Amino acid sequence: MTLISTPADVLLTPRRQRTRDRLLDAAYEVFAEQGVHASTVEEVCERAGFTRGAFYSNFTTKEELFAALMERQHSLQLAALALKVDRLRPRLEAVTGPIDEAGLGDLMLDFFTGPLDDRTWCLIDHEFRLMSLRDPEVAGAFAAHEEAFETSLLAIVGRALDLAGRRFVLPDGVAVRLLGDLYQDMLQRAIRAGRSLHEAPEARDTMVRLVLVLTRPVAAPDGGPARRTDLHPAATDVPVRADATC
Amino acid sequence: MTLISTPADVLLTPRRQRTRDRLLDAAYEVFAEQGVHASTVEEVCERAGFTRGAFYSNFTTKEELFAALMERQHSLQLAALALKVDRLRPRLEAVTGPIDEAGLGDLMLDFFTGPLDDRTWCLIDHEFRLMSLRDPEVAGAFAAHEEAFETSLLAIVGRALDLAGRRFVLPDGVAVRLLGDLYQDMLQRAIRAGRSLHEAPEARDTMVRLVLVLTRPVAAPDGGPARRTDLHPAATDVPVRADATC
DNA sequence: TGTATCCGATACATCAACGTATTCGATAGA
DNA sequence: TCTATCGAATACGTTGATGTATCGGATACA
Repeated sequence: MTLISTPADVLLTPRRQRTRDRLLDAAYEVFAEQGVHASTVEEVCERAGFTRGAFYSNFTTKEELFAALMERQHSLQLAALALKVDRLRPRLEAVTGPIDEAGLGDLMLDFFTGPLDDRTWCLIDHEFRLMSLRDPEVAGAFAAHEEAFETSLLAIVGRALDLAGRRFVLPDGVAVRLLGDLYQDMLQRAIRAGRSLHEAPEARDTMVRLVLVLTRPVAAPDGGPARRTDLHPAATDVPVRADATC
Repeated sequence: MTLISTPADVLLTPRRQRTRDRLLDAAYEVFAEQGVHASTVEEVCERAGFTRGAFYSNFTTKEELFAALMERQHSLQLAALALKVDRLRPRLEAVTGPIDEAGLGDLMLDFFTGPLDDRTWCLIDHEFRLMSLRDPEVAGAFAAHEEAFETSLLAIVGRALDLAGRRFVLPDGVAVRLLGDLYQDMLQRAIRAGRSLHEAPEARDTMVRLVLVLTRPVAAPDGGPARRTDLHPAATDVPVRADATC
């Protein structure tokens, strides 16, 4: 499978761009519902409101469509994560109270939650992972995105932990992976059970407990007890630590 | 998809049983290589040394073949795990020295390692998980096996930990899941990198570190230090860290 | 308003996998 | 040894997805 992208989505007439986008939207749904292999070009086109003619004048194969789709979704995911960081920064920097564990759990779940519907994304991502186990080229694309995502994630998780006065007791990469693995695990269980992960309050608790187990309080520079920060503005006034973890 | 098994593999003439087995063996390979959907009944038969006629007189659909395959593999997996328990019991009960961390890591990796080739099994299992996210019936079969496996695993891991004088700091089910998730994660990375997980020494170390983080020493009943057991009879007497967790 | 170009629709030829109906051969039992 | 039955092979019809070659209409520009 070729996962090399078309040079850019630029240089396309608006009409063409719109057609491509609608095909990608449809592919996102159809691929998630039926799996890439079981999906047919015809059904994607139908869903998008086109015939196969439109498809073949925009893509050459179903695999190329899938590659374009993954690139788009990965970009969206990274953009969404960056947006979270921006939105979170003032909140993180403003608060000074003790850490609120429920808030930390929500935060962690939020970090791993994608910009789109969880279930749909999980299905597509799972299939992408599967392909990456068979095809070295896909493995490369997978690893590239995984690394980009992990880097971004590490930055924001690190900042949150820092403000919470905690530090990972395992290498950062390993710890973040474990959190991600737990998220995936819980998400898949929820999907199998036909529920949404965010309806399950125990998911947040489990996430918090893992965060606590994977971290330890950072000793304050003056030798006193570690400072604690609240992620919820309504807390007490114990000050925030200033140094960065990770 | 129907995952209800044929009542039993009993009541089959030896000839029939043999062709079924050969078809299942072939399916195991072909499905892993190409994915279930991309695989064709013809190719499975070819690989097994039969024509499609043999297939259709033993199975009705490719899905039924897959269901039978998963049942067989799950049985093998559970049997292999039980065998490990039996093999390990005398070793676990005989030793009294301090726990050897490297041995613990090997043990944990061994627990999660299936009876067959890691890579092949990982591919099949991954696809089975994917199906379980779409089809409630598959989800049921998946959950059933997962529960059986987790129960067996918990028993043996619990015993090993007990002899090591340690106890999970999270609910057992969650802790075992985390270990499994980490194993899966590392295995998939190894496959993508084209290596075997067991060539990677850091995998063992990472596993040990997670075990240590997820557990704490159990205080001995008499108030003395926790009982320490060595899983390697020939190991040294270097004591174990007692303060691994948060 | 006329015309050229772009892009999606249509129609068709091809192919691969499927499932069934039937045949053929081997094996077991009389 | 003969025969009946079981199980795999063979052959054929059907279906559905694919890709291409061509057509038609909308849009932009003179």
